[in-house]
Amino acid sequence: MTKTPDATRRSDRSRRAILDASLVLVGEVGYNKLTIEAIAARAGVGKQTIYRWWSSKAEVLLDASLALAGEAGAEAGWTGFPDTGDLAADLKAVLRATVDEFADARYEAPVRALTAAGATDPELGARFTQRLLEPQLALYEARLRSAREAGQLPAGTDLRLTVEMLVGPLTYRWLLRTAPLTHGFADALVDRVLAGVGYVTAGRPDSR
Amino acid sequence: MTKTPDATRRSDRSRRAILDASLVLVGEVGYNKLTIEAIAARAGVGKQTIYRWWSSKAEVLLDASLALAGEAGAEAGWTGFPDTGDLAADLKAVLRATVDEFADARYEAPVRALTAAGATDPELGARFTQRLLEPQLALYEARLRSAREAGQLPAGTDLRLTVEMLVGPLTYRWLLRTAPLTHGFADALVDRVLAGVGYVTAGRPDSR
Amino acid sequence: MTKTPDATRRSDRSRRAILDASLVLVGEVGYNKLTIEAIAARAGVGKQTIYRWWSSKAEVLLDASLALAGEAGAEAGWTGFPDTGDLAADLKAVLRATVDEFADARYEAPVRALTAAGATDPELGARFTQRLLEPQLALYEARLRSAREAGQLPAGTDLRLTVEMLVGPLTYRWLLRTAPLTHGFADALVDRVLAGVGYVTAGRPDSR
Amino acid sequence: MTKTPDATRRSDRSRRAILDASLVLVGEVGYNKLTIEAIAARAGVGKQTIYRWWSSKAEVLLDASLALAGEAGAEAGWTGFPDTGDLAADLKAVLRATVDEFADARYEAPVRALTAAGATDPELGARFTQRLLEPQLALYEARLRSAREAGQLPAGTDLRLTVEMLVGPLTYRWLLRTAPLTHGFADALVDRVLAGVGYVTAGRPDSR
DNA sequence: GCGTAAACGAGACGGTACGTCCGGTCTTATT
DNA sequence: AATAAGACCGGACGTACCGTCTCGTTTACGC
Repeated sequence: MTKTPDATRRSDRSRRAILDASLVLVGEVGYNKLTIEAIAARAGVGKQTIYRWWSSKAEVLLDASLALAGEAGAEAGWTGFPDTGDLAADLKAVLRATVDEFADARYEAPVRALTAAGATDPELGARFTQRLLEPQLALYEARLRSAREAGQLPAGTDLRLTVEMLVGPLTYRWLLRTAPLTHGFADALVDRVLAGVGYVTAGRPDSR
Repeated sequence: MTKTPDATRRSDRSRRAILDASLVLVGEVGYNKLTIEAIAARAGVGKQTIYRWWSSKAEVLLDASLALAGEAGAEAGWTGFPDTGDLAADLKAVLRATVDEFADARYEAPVRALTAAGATDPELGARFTQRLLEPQLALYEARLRSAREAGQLPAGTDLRLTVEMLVGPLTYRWLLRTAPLTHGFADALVDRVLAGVGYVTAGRPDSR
Repeated sequence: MTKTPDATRRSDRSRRAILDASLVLVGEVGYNKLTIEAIAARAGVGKQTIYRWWSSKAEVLLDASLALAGEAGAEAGWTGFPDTGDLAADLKAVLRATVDEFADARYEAPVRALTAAGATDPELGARFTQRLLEPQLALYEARLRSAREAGQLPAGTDLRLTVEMLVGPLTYRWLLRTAPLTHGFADALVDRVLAGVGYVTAGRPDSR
Repeated sequence: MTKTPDATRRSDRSRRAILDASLVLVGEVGYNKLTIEAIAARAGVGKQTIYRWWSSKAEVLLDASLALAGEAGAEAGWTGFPDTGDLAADLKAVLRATVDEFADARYEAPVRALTAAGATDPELGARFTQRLLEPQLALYEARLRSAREAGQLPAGTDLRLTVEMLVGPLTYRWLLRTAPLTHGFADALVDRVLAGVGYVTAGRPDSR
């Protein structure tokens, strides 16, 4: 029987300090050289306090990233996926923002680290996907569904496939650094994907 | 001054033993628990023999994967990217083969490990991309170029973008395990991408 | 200012449970592996309740041993050092009893632990000596004084030295395990010590 | 199967550094606060190098004390137990020297620590007794045997008992600090013990 | 007999050291 | 000169306890 700690007694001060320290450190030294000892030292916390609530540095970083994403969304006044009626424009806006986010060192290090660690550790990967990735993919899917219901996409469009055609190449370039990530790349990608999927602009047939 | 060892005196027996051991072990215990000590012990080799010729376990695994890819290509009678004239069919064949490869445990472990490690370590990532990834992407690009020259693709088609639209979503699903990798997924992907890019079947206009 | 707890409100139930638990545990795992946490757990007591009343596990054990010695004396109907008029017989009886006590596992573990801890920690040693040891030595000394006053020992006999000549070798064997502790050893020791000190049997000159 | 290290490859430099550091540290902070980590740090050595060759800090200290005893004996020009023919004088000389040794801080700390640790840990105690203590007791016993053969002690004298009557009270006072250790104490002890054992001065009857 | 302050059980916390594992370097003897 | 073997220094691992510090919950006095 593993004794489970009492979450109601948890020190929020320590929790925040740990998450903050892990984000700072992963940026400073990188994921591979990130150690629990260093996090504990930087956070002014005993190691056991980390081990009590997380099972590995990856889990710490996952929570830290979630908190970061939450804060970031809030401070950016993020109110959900844009829906101006112009699907192409909306997707481009979001993908451009994603490109920018990927270029922001604050997000870069932890998210890249988690993606890599999740690729290697299936269990962690599942948690990463479920908690950080899927919620975002769901937003794309919802926007596409709305477009499909508005008749801008063929009724039979595979929404999931479409989402991954948008997100996949972007992530691929970012993760593997095969080529520079630019707004132009995002725009071109959206155009090609929508063309491939049979996108029809707002009520009028595609006259392009 | 770092003394560079004399490569002509290198023990090929040890080299092979190390590469083999690293592949076996990465399959058995995973990349994170793979240690140089264990590789040396399994290969019946001194640790220094590994450090003399490689700088990290990732480099060992990269060489091992290259050797593996070479052997595999040879034994499969791989003679280059297929070019039957039917671009869609050729791409589907290759992507289906890639799906199968990703499902093969022998390749799975080392390639996944290298991809993850490369994502985290830019220098390693560059070597990984250059030596293992780019050569494959170049084959795709060549096949697309041949189609473009045959008039099956518009003259202005961005070949690189097209390649990444094919490979990106596939890799994305594999790496992040967001959904099962199937032949059907490969086929649908090829269809959408070619549609988006303005593919015209063998000289005749697209009558779809 | 260290706030001193109110002894009148002390829970006797907890106090006994702690002392009992410490004796049980020191017998089970030995002094070195005895921990305050384990005592608290075994006693069903908060750690703070131990720290409130004692400053270290040694102090707990010292109190526990004192309580044990008190109970043991009471239940053995111990009414003080025997004085039959025959000094040699009285000393042999007491030393034999001490040999038996040293062989009793109940006393063995805590007393040995305290002796060792006291040897290493002067402050604890002083308390141990004063509270547990000296009272016993005083009994020996009193008995010898009574013999000296009865003319059985020369007037100038150094009582303290004599006591330590009796108790020293016994403790030495017990503590260092250089040889087995037997009743015969106790008897021979008493005979040699009394001979060395010029013991005269009951008023008559020594006719040995 | 515990892999046993190859003693022929052992670094003597590290070995000495560890023993020296342990002696210095036990003097500085005492046995209870002596840690393997501190020894390693002070000796400029990896912890593993200590664990490779010793199983505990007590074992390190035992080896250190043996080395110290060896050096000390050598530098003091110690050529064995004195045998001037006058047993009482010889014993007094040795016991006085022991009193001085017990007062010397260099020996005090490690030997006291080992005695205490050995009292608590039977296995360690056996090694301590066998390697450090017994050899010294054997010297006493040999000197007494020589006296017995010279007719200065009764034929039936229990040599072992006699040795422990000499060493026991001395050790008792030192370890438990019941009274100050002085040369006078040593002299008186020798006198009483020899009297009790029937010592006869060199050919002449005891006319004291 | 009721309110309140202290002792209490529980256990989270910042720390220290444990004993182990492995990284990367160095040494020795072998091939 | 490269190798198998493995000792070495260093440092992070995850665990066990330390002694302190809240938390509610009894408990027993003083009003």
